[in-house]
Amino acid sequence: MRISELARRSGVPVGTVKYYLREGLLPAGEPTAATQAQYGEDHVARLALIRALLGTGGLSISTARAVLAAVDDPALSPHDMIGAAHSALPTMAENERPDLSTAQAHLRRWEWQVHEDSPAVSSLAQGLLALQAAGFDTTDQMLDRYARAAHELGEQDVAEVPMDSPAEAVRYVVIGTLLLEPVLLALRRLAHEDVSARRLST
Amino acid sequence: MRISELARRSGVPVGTVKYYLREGLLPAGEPTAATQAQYGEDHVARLALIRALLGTGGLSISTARAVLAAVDDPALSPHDMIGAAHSALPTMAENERPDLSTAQAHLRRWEWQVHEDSPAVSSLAQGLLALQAAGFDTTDQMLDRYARAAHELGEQDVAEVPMDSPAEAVRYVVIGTLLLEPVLLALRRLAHEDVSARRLST
DNA sequence: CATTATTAGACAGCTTAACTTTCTAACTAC
DNA sequence: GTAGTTAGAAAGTTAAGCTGTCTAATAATG
Repeated sequence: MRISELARRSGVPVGTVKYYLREGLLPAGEPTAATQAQYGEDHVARLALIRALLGTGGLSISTARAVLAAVDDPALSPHDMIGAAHSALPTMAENERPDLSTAQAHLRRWEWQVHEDSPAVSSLAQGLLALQAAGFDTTDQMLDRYARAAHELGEQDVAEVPMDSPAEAVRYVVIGTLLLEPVLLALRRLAHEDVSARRLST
Repeated sequence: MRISELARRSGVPVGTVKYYLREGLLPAGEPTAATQAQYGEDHVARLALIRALLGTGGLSISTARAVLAAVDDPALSPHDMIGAAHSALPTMAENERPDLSTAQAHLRRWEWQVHEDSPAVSSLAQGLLALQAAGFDTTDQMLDRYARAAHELGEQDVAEVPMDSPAEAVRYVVIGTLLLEPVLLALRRLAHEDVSARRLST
């Protein structure tokens, strides 16, 4: 199909499709002449993924480019894949250098085997710092609850990664990690509502 | 203190402090003359909260204004407070009107008592839609896991809300809901890392 | 074959958000 | 009295994510 049909099928304006091509998010079509190219079903699917990452996933263009590059990359070992996927994932601005010691102390307490300089450690540190700055006291007990819940989810998540195809595994990890996040947050808010409603009615 | 000291103490540039005053995020100081005003410790604390909401919380100025208005509001019943806090919380763009039926079916399955038109239902629906659009099949079993984890967290969260002071309760709910979200996501990613590392080493 | 529509690629322009700078008239501190 | 500070308003800045315009080439149609 040509670009106008691709745009129609995907619901993305032609100008925006061209923009994604320029930005390297969408692979170029098969050129048939100097001013013509053919696009396929994979382009339609890729556009849906791009919109999901940019919209629901909340990624910037440059982060999405990195994530998609990881998805496209035929990766190495399963563990390396998860690492590569995670390091392509968005985190906070790098110029921020929060104090990692508190976060690392918690991780040691839980005996989690993670790299000390993993980007998620910085995210955790920054999150804890923001809570503190906002005057919200976090007890170890509360963080332990969150860590336990997160670890249970993570265990099942990893168990469900399809290990047969490396490419499929990376795709699963990247999309599952990123796009399940808004779902988890929405569920937590709905759970708050439910618990609060039950307390009121009893 | 005067504005330059407030700026120094909070680490926020004077121009930005003025901007937050203009935008109604920071209450005005006590005016001592036509071109002079006094600020106090509460202004320093408020600035820290504003930066946490805008930075780590990822809120826009206008959403932060709504959230802070909820924090300032001496609210009603505990349940209403949680509702008010949640409706002030950021969600997706309102112009999007995703199909809520799938999300509502899940909520009925879990027998959660939530408003059908709660903003979090739209977020959930949109999240599920994004997963589907990205070609990630979500099983009921997987969503049940996430729902159970979210509900356990939510139960404990609500139990810890200080019910003595309404103002303090709203503040706790708003900040706790918003600023624990990045912490939860960071923990989930670290759990992925840990689980993956353990699988590799055994 | 002639006419009309479409396209790739380059580039400039637009819109919004979050600041940041500049300005003026008033103050304050020494 | 003189140098520095401030409130408030308004204009300017920067970055992200598109969106519109243009040109030469190609395709579709009668």
